[in-house]
Amino acid sequence: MNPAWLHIHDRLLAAFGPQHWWPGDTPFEVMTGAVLTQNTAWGNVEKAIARLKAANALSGRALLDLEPATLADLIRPAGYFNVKTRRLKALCAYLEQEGALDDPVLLAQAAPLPELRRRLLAVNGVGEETADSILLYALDLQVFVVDAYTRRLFTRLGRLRGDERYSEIQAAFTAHLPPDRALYNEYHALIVHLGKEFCRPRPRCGACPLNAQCPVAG
DNA sequence: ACCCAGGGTCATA
DNA sequence: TATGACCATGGG
Repeated sequence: MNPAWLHIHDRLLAAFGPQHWWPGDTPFEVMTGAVLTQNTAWGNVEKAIARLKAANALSGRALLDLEPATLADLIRPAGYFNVKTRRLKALCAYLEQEGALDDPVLLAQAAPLPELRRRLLAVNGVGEETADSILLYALDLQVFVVDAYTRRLFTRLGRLRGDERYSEIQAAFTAHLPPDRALYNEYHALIVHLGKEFCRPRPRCGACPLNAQCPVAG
């Protein structure tokens, strides 16, 4: 356990406050958002989700029943709409296979966590970040989520080289932090919040709360 | 007119 | 294992 990794969380929490993630009303909305936000600005995802809600299509059954072209049109603002149509339907088909289509939280009982993660990764369009986001934010399971902001920030802070695999970065966090689902939830959300504002590919370290400990800022 | 976003798949070497 | 092409809308 390296206290520095927890201290960074504390700094972010002090600066930004609790994030109350995931921004979504139901586990199914969280899962849908996890797919729609792949390499896509969250604002565009919100538009797509609003359209799904307006069409009363934000449920596993409804989404499975939609024609691909209809679904693609509904999620158009989120980009990659043909790809994401296939991915959303694949995820719903998997939920149905596990008997969790009408109540997605039942997925948590389908298998132990490591096996459940493997099954999610076997679904077309579900990679490591998407799987872990579903596990943590839709199913409340203890999994640390790694994304591009996480890698970029901790590389700039000098805590990563930058060329580590996803699994290596995830292992570093779980090794350096106490095992706490609420902490994992808050930490990832805070990293994304910071990342959107300051830790872009082209650094915007104006009023970044981590400037004191970030070499990039100086 | 650029750059970028809370990735993932597939073909190829 | 590790690159590269591809997917597409919308805000800054």
